[in-house]
Amino acid sequence: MAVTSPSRTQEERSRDMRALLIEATLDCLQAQGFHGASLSVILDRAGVSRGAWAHHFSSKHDLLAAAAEAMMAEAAVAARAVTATLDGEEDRFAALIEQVWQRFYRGRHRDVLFELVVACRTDGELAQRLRPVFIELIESFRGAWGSATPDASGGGDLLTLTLFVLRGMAMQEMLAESADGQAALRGLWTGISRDFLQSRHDRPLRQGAGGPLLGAIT
Amino acid sequence: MAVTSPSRTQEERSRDMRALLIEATLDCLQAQGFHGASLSVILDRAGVSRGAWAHHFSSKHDLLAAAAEAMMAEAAVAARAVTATLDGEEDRFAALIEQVWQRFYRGRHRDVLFELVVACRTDGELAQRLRPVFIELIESFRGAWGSATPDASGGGDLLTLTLFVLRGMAMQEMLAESADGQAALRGLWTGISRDFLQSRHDRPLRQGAGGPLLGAIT
DNA sequence: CGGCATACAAACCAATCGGTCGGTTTCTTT
DNA sequence: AAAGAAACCGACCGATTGGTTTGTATGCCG
Repeated sequence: MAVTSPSRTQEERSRDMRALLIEATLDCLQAQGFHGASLSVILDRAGVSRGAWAHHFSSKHDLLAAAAEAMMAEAAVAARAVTATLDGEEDRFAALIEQVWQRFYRGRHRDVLFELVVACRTDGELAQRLRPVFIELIESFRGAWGSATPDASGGGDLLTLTLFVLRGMAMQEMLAESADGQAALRGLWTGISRDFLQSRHDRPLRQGAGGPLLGAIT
Repeated sequence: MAVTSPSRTQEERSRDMRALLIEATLDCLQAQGFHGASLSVILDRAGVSRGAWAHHFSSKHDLLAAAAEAMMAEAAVAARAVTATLDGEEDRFAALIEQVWQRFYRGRHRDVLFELVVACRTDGELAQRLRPVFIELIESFRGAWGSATPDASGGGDLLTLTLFVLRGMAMQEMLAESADGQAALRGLWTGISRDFLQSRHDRPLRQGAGGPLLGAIT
């Protein structure tokens, strides 16, 4: 018999353990919130010891930040994939909004995202570390939006407004889930924004909306 | 000389102490966030002892809930006062949105509100206790909205959408304050929504927006 | 095979958490 | 004035926090 072949490489073990801890962290953030996601709870859920965590992360803060980065990075990938799914849709505009809603403003991603945003407000260090991934996700949205609304002009602001609406809608659902999941209001918004895009060519808007606009974050 | 007259009545002292603790709690929620607002920090800011807190509140949870209720109740009063300030405004619609933004989606109220909403997600007890005050504030908004958009039909959904936009906008500002405080995008939204209200009489919306709509919360 | 670094476990630690308790001051009541 | 209740203080408590350390098993490499 040959030398005992390692069942799993060290690199594999390391990678898997990190992923396991990160996943448990995200689950805890959803289930218990930021203040309830203590190290003990996270490790208990992951089913590993304190030493495992200490070996792979320098602090609890580090674990949280890594988990946040992982979730956001994965989200950015998914956001870029959305564009492809729009092919064949008769109403690319409505389909895009619906997809973004379903994937990014519901479930664990939404729950954890809100925890993170609120945490970032009082934790400059975390905010600074997460800024790149926030921006990356938004840029991915912008790309998908551009492919769904071919006419170049003015779409940027409308995307920002759309994300505002989805966020406010998500906040609403967090407090009290509605029966239809706010589908009716999303339909209303889709109609309003499309009408606006349509009529925008002909007549100017009553109230000026000039001025520099900064990109939305998440 | 008469018997030593008390400088302050017991009822006064009690009321003031409660208010002092509540105020300190709200300040801490803004400055340190939910997870950072420990009892020690709050009491230190208020400048009172642990015993004072214990005498007036049954638990930390109780203090937090009381502080939240106080802030929301005060906000509801302010929301009802907004209607009056609209008199004399040439553009009541835009003025209302601006007032709501300035008073309820900026500063301490916004910061604490987001902390509370996120906390409520994982704290059913708190959520249940705060639900009435959330609803009360929204109802106050609805009253003001009705007075700014006299034509009865359909305004309700548009108010909800407007609150969604303001929330999403507030979330944006929490992460990264913009130079103009999102004034341009508010202007854009004001124009879009007014156009929609205007054109709503003539032609129907492309995509149906029927179905029962639940009232927005906060 | 053997020396070694990595991966992980579990006991341990000081600090802080929310909460309690005996004691003192301040108002109220008779 | 005296007795009693309410307001308030500050020391104290057990539980839990994030973090460390010591020990062991396992994959890596000469």
